[in-house]
Amino acid sequence: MGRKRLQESADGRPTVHTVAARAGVSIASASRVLNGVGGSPETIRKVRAAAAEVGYVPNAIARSLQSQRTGLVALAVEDIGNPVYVAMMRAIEAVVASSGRQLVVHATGGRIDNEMTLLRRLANRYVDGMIISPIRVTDDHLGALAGSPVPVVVIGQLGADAPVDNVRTDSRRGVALAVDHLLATGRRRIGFVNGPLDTVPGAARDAGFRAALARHGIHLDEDLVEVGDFQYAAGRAAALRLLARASPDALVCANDLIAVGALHALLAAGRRVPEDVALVGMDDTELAQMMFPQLSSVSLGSAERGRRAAELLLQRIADPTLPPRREQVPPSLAVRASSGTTLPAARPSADPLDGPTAPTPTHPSSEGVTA
Amino acid sequence: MGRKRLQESADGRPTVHTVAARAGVSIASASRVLNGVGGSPETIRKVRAAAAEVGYVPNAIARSLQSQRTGLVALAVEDIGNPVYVAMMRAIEAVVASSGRQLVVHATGGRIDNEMTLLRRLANRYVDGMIISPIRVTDDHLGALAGSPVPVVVIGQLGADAPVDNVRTDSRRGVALAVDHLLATGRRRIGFVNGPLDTVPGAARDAGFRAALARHGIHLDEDLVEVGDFQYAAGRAAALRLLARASPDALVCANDLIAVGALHALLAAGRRVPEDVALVGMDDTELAQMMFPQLSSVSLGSAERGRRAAELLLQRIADPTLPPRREQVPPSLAVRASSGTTLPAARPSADPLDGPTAPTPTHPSSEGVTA
DNA sequence: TTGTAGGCGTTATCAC
DNA sequence: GTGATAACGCCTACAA
Repeated sequence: MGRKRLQESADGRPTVHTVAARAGVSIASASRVLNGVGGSPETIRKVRAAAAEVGYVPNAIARSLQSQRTGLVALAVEDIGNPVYVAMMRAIEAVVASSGRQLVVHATGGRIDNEMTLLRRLANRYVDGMIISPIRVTDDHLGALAGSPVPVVVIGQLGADAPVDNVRTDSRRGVALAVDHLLATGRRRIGFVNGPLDTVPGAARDAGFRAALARHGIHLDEDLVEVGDFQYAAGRAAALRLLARASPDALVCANDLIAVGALHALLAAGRRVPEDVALVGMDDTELAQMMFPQLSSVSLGSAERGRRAAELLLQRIADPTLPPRREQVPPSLAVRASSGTTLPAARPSADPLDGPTAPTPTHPSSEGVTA
Repeated sequence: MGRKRLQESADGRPTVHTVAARAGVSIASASRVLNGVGGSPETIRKVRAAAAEVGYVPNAIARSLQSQRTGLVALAVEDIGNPVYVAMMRAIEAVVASSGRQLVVHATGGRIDNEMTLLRRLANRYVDGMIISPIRVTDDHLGALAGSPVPVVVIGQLGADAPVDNVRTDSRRGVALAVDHLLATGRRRIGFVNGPLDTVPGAARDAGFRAALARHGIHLDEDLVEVGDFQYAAGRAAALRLLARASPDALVCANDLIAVGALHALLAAGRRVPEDVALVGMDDTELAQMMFPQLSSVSLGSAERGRRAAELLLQRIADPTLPPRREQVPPSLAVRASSGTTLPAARPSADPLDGPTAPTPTHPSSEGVTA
């Protein structure tokens, strides 16, 4: 049953009751003053004084129970070590914080069961909403997303008719940008180091690569294609395998982590970049510009996608009856030193090798593995 | 006053009342069964069935109000883009998750006011505890830390008598390891690229550098010392400034981000690494091994510090009366290609310069900017 | 303006 | 084992 109502909380800290008693008013009055609604000048003075004296701080949990909102927003991504997600996270954080909320970050490791667990946990209302960027999507996913009791926004490709707020890019076109650029600068044997084909981005990029070559009437030598996962080590290993059996004059990598791994493999193998092999990554993360030579990379607008996803989420939290929306962020290519040379005859004149040329990305930051 | 108690929550979702009514038992019985304590076989069956039928999921907030704990733990670091914090975060996450809790990550930007705000917000009980890794410490800080209403563990150097759980390393000794190594391999003009001197790690590393040289009786040419902040761009710029006015044969950098920036500057300036200039970073993050050449780096045990901090925090949450504890994680040096050559006459015989020599770090992963 | 009295959804205590 | 019922700390109709 519990003791009769005391004036302080279980752990001895002041509550509205403490303040009210000290100020000699009812808890209702105290609460009103504390929330800045109503109260006579005298009451306000007394309550404020009392609150200050006892060091009153409202209990967020009790407030949440009453208001039915926690002020927390969740973000679920595969790998917080991937700079592309750091960029996304920062953009989301900025929007979320401006609404007075906080971000809870989850790393799923790309595992569907982890994501399903998170989705299920949403039902207990520990957050007001969630942004999730799955790299694999199943029917279970779609079911859980559509039936979620709290607002969810998905960053990444989703079935065309999924009734879920969704922000995507077109990574197929992104790969095409890279291929077109390399062909335009004289490369002919373009290799591709991809992530797993059973992931949404992996499949899309594979399709994009093949379509781009086909569009140019170029036959694809399968020896020039390698698959690993979206990590540095896998990219390095995959590039080594590829180099062992083929002689590419350019490499497109499915994300920057892979590209950095490939760069390491190339340099360790004594290949010059870009003279011998040009290199283009994807996501245009901070990492790309840290390398030497700096990496050309396809921006998939990860920061922008994060920003928009956060905005969609906040809107839906404010009005859950909104119809599902879908937004698309176009890819763009940042050309840097790793591919900044035209093969046959280099023309360094009007085309400084350092710094982006082509459609300069709006943000100097990073981009996504998604889509 | 509000409507009489209904059977479902405000937003139409099932509550214990819904389940109880459906099962034809009291909410007390329903709650008991739901929590797996007590209940006759028949009652258990009915309640479980009812819960399943209506899709009951307990409300985390209500539960928190009752239990006085949120199941959330906060981590406040300067910059989530720094791989050292990613490593720390992962280690902390693992421990925290194993206790059934979740991690809320805050980026403070190293700004004291942000940290103070977080510390103050702790009073409203939105998390059960917090791990903070401040790079600047003020008296206000210490006051807030000591007087915190919820458990706090600090990663990083703190005044010797601060009554706060604390996990630290010895970055002074860490710098000494780097300097000793470089001197042992024949380097004589060792430069130092540091972070801000008004930060705890910045000050400690500066002192460590000077002390190490002094110990070897070497006069420090101030032209060989540069300061920026703990970021890539600053490191690159600082290294460029340093190169413009001095000719180091080795560079020690206060963290890996700076070291990567310095590497870029060196290579862009046409210096060979390690032949012309050896390079050693600090924190031993993933980044160090991604570079070409791979970077030697002083491990400050960031993952280990994170793990220990999390354990201390969980212990204190379980028993707030524990006396303040202090733990120390020793630094170690991982020697890699960027410093793996003895200058005057290479002697690969009994002292293999490639691959980690010194105390090999247990984890292949990353480490900290702190201390 | 002010105070009274629920109620947010849960758990726990206490009698039966 | 079970069922009322009182909290957890806060907010807010409603009545005064």
